[in-house]
Amino acid sequence: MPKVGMEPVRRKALVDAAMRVIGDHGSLTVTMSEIAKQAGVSPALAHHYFGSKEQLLIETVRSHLQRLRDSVVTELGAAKTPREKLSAIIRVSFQADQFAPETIAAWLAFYAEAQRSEETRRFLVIYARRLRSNLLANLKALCPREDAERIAEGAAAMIDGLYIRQSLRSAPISIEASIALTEDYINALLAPLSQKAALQKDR
Amino acid sequence: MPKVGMEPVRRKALVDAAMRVIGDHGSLTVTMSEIAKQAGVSPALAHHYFGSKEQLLIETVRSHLQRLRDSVVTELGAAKTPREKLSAIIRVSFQADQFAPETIAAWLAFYAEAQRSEETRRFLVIYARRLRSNLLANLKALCPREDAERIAEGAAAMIDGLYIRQSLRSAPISIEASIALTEDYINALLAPLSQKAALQKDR
DNA sequence: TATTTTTGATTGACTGATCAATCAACAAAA
DNA sequence: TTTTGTTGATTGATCAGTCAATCAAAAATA
Repeated sequence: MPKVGMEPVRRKALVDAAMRVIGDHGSLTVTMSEIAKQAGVSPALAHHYFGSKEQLLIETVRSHLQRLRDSVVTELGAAKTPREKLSAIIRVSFQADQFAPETIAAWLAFYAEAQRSEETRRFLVIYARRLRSNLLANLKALCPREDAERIAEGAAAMIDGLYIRQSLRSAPISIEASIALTEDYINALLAPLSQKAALQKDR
Repeated sequence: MPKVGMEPVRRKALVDAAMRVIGDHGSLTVTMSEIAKQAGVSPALAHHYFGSKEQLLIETVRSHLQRLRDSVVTELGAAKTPREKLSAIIRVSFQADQFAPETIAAWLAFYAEAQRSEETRRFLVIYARRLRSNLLANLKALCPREDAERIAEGAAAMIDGLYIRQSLRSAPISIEASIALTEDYINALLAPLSQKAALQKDR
């Protein structure tokens, strides 16, 4: 029942299918056939709309990061103080759907792919920068710039590290525990600084 | 010039070659031909000694983790106090050869592979557990068990996270900065605990 | 010591399977 | 009749894995 205006529908179906298949498979060595089958179309159609497998995968990363970004924007809007915004960023990073094993597996596969695909790498770099700069902007409201930079770097690393450790599925850490570990890190590094600031004021 | 007793020599050459090729390529989708060529033998010989590509890759992970383990044992032996031992563990994790882009790329590829290969996953789980338990053992000498567990988890995540962020090669962090971030984390989380312990003693 | 036999090392050539990509053809809507 | 959506069939390339054959050292035998 071919109708007109199917292109956006098919593109979305294929990108979503790719995400699912990659997540299940835990790797980018999935076939166009598998993806197309999951999307309910023929492999030829996938090529028709995306031109190549590589391009489909790139669009898949892009869409995934876009969704993540939307979540962050929403949550940041709801948060009032800088400290609340920091918590919002952390919360989104460990959102249930983000932290699901298949999502983590896909995430990891994309990181590996970034070693070869310049375009995939570019998207991940943008994500990494955004995470860092979101953290940094709010930390700067709470402590001196240099400290903020250090803490942002550390927090970003901790978030990514909790992901990669999760991917092994030995001793899985709960969402709450992951959030707690990251919050602890920020609190522990901010504590002595605000103490110092208070002393400074007292003088 | 075929001589007897070549087996161990060839096995080592192939495993080393695999590590190099994977690192350069940034992915496990390397051909047996490439690996064999790098090792200076025919592809058929690689199959002769390892039976399959999968097995060669598994041996490669194994050998890599073995080397890392040896470094840790050596450094731990040289360190005296628990705090020094913690620093030794961190130092080894960011050793120059471990932190080289190709090594990190290979590392990442193995993590991705672990999603599919149960045996690869097993090795990485062993590594993760070892890192955690090395940290934990020494932290327990410095703070209560529950705190030690939290801190060990966080430090391990931070180390792995610094690796994965390094893999993107945007804003690379130096070895020293990586060590400093991890040390800072441990210091910041231990500080309030030893303070509390001191107060406890005073009472 | 001279010879034959066995054994381990090694490869070139081949096979079979997989898969991305192409294309010609058809169906329905405009 | 043109345009858009769709697919089955096919192609060409890539690769893991196999195999039979070769070669030289070592061991056994004469």
